[in-house]
Amino acid sequence: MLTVHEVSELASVSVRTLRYYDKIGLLRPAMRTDAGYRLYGDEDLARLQQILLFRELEFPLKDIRRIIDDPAFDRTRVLDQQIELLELRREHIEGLITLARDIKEKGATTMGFSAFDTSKIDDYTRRAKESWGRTPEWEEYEVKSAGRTHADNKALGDELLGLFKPFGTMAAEGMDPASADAQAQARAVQAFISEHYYTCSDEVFAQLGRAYGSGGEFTSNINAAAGEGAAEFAAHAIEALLS
Amino acid sequence: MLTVHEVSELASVSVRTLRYYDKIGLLRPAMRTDAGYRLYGDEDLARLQQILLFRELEFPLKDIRRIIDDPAFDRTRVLDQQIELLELRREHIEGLITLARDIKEKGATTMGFSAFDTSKIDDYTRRAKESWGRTPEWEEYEVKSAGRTHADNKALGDELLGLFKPFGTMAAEGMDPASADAQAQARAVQAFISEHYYTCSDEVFAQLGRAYGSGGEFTSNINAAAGEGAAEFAAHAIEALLS
DNA sequence: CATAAACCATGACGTAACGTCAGGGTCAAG
DNA sequence: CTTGACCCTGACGTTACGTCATGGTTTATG
Repeated sequence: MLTVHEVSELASVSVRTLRYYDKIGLLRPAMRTDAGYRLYGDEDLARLQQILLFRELEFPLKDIRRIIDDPAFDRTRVLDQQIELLELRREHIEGLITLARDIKEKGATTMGFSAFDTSKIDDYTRRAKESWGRTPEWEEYEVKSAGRTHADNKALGDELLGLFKPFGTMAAEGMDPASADAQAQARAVQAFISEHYYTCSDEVFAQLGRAYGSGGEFTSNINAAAGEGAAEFAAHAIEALLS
Repeated sequence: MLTVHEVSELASVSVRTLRYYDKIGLLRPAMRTDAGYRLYGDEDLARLQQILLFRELEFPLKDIRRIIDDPAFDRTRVLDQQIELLELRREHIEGLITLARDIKEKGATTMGFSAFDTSKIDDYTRRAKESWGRTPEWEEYEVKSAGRTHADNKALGDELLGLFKPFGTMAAEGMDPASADAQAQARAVQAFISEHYYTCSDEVFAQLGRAYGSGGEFTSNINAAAGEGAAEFAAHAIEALLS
């Protein structure tokens, strides 16, 4: 069990970065002390290694999370593609070195911009991401959201958030999350997601429910729109519904 | 003469990036058409090449500007150090590749974090920047600003901006930038800079004056604090003073 | 010659991945 | 029991652009 500072030194990342990764749910420490100090275990370090490899390849943190949290995450295959990408990057650097040498000897040349072209790397990156993103839910989401505008998406999101308001009032009134009303509302949410986003099976919904109550982005968004405690209440209702 | 789009395609940078580089004064196109369209010449392309090389090395744009606008800019020496840095980067990537291979074969290892250590690169980068920044003005600035707090610097900046207010009123009243009052005020600014920042020779001051009137950051900051037209008026006054 | 398609401009707002205080607990050592 | 080295959570700042919104310009085409 290592503290933030220790991990920071070991892995050459800033303490702020570790706190940030915790906040966005990319790397949560295995446990906390009574005082709230973060303590990282071996698993966390392994995960951090994966994260840093992706970061070197300039993957956005959101994508990194999606990839390594994917249930279909295949470590060896991902590593193979990471190696491939690293090799492409090495070639890119080598191109830049020869360019710099050329400029030094022959002066700047108008034709010497091809070394800055990253389309090969970008292509491979895109294909790799696609190959990792091909889960059925993702496919479906792509299809359903294909024809939507920015405004459509916002309206849909607002509508979904609206479905949480009853949870907010129920929470304020101290109702039971296992009550029929709460259960019905939970089913409504599940149906809405299935209709507009992707087929929301009980299993997927259960996982989603846990995310609602976990104190992350979901929690704060929902509570901002539907009142304090709405997200946690919803999480409990969903748990009760599916167990 | 190439348009933004053409340069964008040639050099694999976005049009937005070119507009941004123009705005911050990093890469201003050689000319504009009557309609205001940017037109880039050969010099601009050579400069862009330099910029992109630095960008690959993750230099902040401000530093890039400082380096290539430095009167003591030595192209060959800079290229040598860029090549050195690129080679360090290649080694770094190679370290990551062997790490990824190791993980693939033997699983994640706690000791496998040294590949993420960039201190060698950082050290070399720091030394290179120092070697480029060692102009007399810079040294002096370092010394004079050594003991200042954040608040001190803000106060000083405000005071300097205050010296531009007379220019603002003069501009509003349609006065002549070559008048004695304007000249005196310009000398006051020069003296203030010499005292609190760095010895502001006539030559340096002339260059600074041009920057005031060039429509960049200087211009907008001054005009915001001292009234519309103050910066341009100051630029003319300085020009008149020194010619 | 008009009109659509493709390009250009500025301005304003948004974003990612942190850096950097500010304000305040914790804990081992002397 | 205090001091210095850590830790915490906000909250605001920064860099290097992406992304509209809104509107002028140029050129290929019917």
